[in-house]
Amino acid sequence: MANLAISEKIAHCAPVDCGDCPIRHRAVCARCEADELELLEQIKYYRNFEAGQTVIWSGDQMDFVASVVSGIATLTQTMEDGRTQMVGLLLPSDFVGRPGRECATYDVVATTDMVMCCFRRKPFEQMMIRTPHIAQRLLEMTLDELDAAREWMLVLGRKTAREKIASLIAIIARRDAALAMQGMRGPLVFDLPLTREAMADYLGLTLETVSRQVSALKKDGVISLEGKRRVTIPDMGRLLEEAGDDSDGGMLA
Amino acid sequence: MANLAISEKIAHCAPVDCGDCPIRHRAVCARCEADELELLEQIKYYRNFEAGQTVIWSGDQMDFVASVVSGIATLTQTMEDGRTQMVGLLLPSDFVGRPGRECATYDVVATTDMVMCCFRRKPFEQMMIRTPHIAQRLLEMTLDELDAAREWMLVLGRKTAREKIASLIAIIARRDAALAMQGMRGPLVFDLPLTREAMADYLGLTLETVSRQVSALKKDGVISLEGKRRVTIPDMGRLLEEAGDDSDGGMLA
DNA sequence: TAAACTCCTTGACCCAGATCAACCCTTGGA
DNA sequence: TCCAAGGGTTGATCTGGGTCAAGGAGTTTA
Repeated sequence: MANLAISEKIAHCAPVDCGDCPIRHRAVCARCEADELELLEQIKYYRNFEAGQTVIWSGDQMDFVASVVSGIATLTQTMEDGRTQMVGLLLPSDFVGRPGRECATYDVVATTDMVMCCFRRKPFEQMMIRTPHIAQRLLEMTLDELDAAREWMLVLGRKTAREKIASLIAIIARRDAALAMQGMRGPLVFDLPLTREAMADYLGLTLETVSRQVSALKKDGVISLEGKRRVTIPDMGRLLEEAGDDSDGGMLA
Repeated sequence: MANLAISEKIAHCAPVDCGDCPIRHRAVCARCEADELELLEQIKYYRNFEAGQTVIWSGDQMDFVASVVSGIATLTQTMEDGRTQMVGLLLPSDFVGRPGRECATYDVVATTDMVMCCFRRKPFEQMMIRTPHIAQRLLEMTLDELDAAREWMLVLGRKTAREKIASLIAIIARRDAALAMQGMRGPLVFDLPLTREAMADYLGLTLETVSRQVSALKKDGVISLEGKRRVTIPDMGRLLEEAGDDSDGGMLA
């Protein structure tokens, strides 16, 4: 019985074989050939984190880089006086850390239980030089993140509180839909992986404003809520309108 | 005489030899060896733009990528209703365009006269595959830009108008100082390359607020102005305090 | 079974920054 | 020499979202 529990735990920690990995085709290793994967397999190790746990403190020595295998984490910047701004959301397949950099620049906090696939930094950097497939994929992912960051600058700089909330919900919904690949039609249903406070940190708002605007969107029928976290979106087009990015009628990226 | 004028113009357009290029050691080509540079030289061409000219319209077909050789441009996103947010400032050595992407995602507008070193996209993409030095450098530059974008998210999301202005001036000053490598001591002097409106677009403010806060910083002796554009910073540490990023006492990145 | 948390909601009030509007200064045609 | 246009300043007023404060609802500790 104890053994079973332990083996379950290990199974949870370590997909063991990269071939079975749920993020195999989206993470930094996506482009790797079988032989390259084998090399990576030799230097990888898994780490588990619990919801609420801080994975990395800004300023800390970073002796590893990693991919998020499952769960969600946030990337946060803090000012001396305590003001904070979330600058990224880390989802399965996202990459953490920067090759060539010694110290972490942001706090990384797990918002759900999380599994990360880690590589010691030095060996990984060595491998990057020899394995262009890794660097290629990392460039692609970094360019995507840069686009996302710039998109978010528009949200932070120019959108109203209501538009901000709608934008955040739309982004989470879209990504969720892309992952689950659930049927294109019908209302989307998913759980918000963030507390109201985390949403506020992401949007540059206070948690009170977040709460009010979520209530308002619910009252206006743009979303509906089951409990505090479970969201249903009856009409994605409507939500996108509220977010201020009309254009495409709800395409799933 | 006419010939002279033309040759001057050409000289301005084209450093001709990459060895003489002012951005040789900072642009995408920074890591290239002599032979790689020769290949790049064969596919490069120069383009001039005047202050105010739009270099690229968002949504346009992009059949080239480029490095900024001299001058300054802005990267801007626009919403349907006309709200705009600047998402990047393009300075000498910065890279424009994304390998593998057909269409521009942002408007690029020259704010000063500008020279760009362009490469047709397809040949450049081919070269990237064969020349890891280019991809390596591009990855590095993209990671830097991502950091800058995230830094800016903090500015947009959490700083007050006064802090925003101070942050912008500090960034421009720092970069200017790094370029000019002028003596570390003594007050910094430089020209703001942006109109009040452009500053507002960058900071997510209105131009009136920008004007007021610039005046306030001047009145408080944080900066002094000669005309509308020429700025003197008597004490960089003080400026950084006003920007809300105390920490380092005015280090020039 | 309550006490102590954490997370969330709602109300009352206030203020930083937006909006609207008038005006200044410089530059460059005609 | 004037006038038109682009950039900048400044004042008066309004308002979205922040701040402060009270309380609800669910969940863990004891």
